[in-house]
Amino acid sequence: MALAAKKPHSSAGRRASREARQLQLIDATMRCIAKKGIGNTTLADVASMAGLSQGIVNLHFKSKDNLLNETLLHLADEYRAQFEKALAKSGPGVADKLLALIRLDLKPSVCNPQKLAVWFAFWGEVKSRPTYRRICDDVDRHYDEVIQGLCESIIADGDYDHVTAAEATAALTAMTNGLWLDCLISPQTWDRHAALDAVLSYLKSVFPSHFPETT
Amino acid sequence: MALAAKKPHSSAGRRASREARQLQLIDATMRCIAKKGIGNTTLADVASMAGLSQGIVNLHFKSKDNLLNETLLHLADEYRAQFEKALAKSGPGVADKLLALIRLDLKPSVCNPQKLAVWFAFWGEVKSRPTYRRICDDVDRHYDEVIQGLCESIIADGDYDHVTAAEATAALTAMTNGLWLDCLISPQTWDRHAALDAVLSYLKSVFPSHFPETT
DNA sequence: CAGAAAAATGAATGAGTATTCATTCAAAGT
DNA sequence: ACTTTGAATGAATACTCATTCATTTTTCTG
Repeated sequence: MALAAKKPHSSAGRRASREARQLQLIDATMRCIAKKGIGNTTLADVASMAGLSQGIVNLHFKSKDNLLNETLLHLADEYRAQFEKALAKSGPGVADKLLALIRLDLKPSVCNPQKLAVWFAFWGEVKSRPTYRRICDDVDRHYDEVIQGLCESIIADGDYDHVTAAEATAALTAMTNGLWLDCLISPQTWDRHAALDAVLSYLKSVFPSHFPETT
Repeated sequence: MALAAKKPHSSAGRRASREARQLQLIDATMRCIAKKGIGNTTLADVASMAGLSQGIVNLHFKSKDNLLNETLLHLADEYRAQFEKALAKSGPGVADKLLALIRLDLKPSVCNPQKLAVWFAFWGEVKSRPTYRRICDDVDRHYDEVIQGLCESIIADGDYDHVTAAEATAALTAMTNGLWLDCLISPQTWDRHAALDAVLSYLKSVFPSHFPETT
């Protein structure tokens, strides 16, 4: 009976490091939010999703509010990390970098109904929760700064004069966010390639020499 | 004392028609959702926001779930009505119509933090509530059909061959939805004109002869 | 291995909330 | 004026859920 005893609960075993346990709980929280909505997610749901007991969330996070804050923070950090990684791994050109960031936003690891449901759940409460707004605002601001920097380089480089960097940035960030909504609302009919093509149609049109027809 | 007796409660007086009362409650619901988030809105909040008593919501809507469904339905119907009106009142040209619809999406009556908070609140629960998804899907589908029809006409009319109607439609609908997110998250810095310019920069770029520089 | 420390449990608590319903009240009909 | 009608009230009910904490279990340390 003692041989290779299976852990009674989840894969994490009874004793996990504090950090691992918290990640496990945050992950369970996101799954619950996607499944039941943020308003109907209870601490009992989260604990049960994590395969742990009632009081576990308050033990590790002190309160439900705090758990939700940390969950959003984790989501934002995770996105930020993927963002930096995509930039680092992209080709050297400015257009390469811009394309890499847009591809990232449409990648399954970022753009899937489960994860988007969590983002939208928090966005829906931004107006009533200053903490959520601050976190979302930070992510957005950073995103905008980087994209705008890239657009400025591209515009300077290509002598484009029909569009400003601010306009292109607003259009691009809006487009990716809007495509997320489509993916969330109509996951069955949503088409990842068509979404990318839509953004590319914009890029080819405004920055023709950086994004030639033959993509 | 009897002269022009002020109604004890809200502007609607004690006896209002069933429909008026329901509208009043739906309006109160949207205000509560914007103020406290959908998850923290209680029936007592709604009743108090409407200036009525505890049991009033269940009297008129039978349940909280039903109230929320009807609220989303009302929001969708209201949007649809403004959509048709904008189409009807626009100039005769296809480009006029397209522009009118985009202007509508950025108009204060549609695009303000209060109303957007309500839309996002429901979007955040789309994944867990099939009814919400159905309603949002219907709105989106209709929007897409109309926009795509307009884009097809414009493309045929202008002999554009660098973009398909599907791409342009996806880009445009995504853009307006994405601009809404910016307006919700950063209402202080958000700029209505800049948002419109961003969309126009796209239109001028892909459909140059229909949307000339001098707009 | 004994004892201490840390982690986890899960039953109990109590605050909050949706829902019900007996009663009150204003208007319309007779 | 009297009665009827049904909208509206708000106190009472039943239930859910975040939070607490005494107890148990596991790991660590000397």
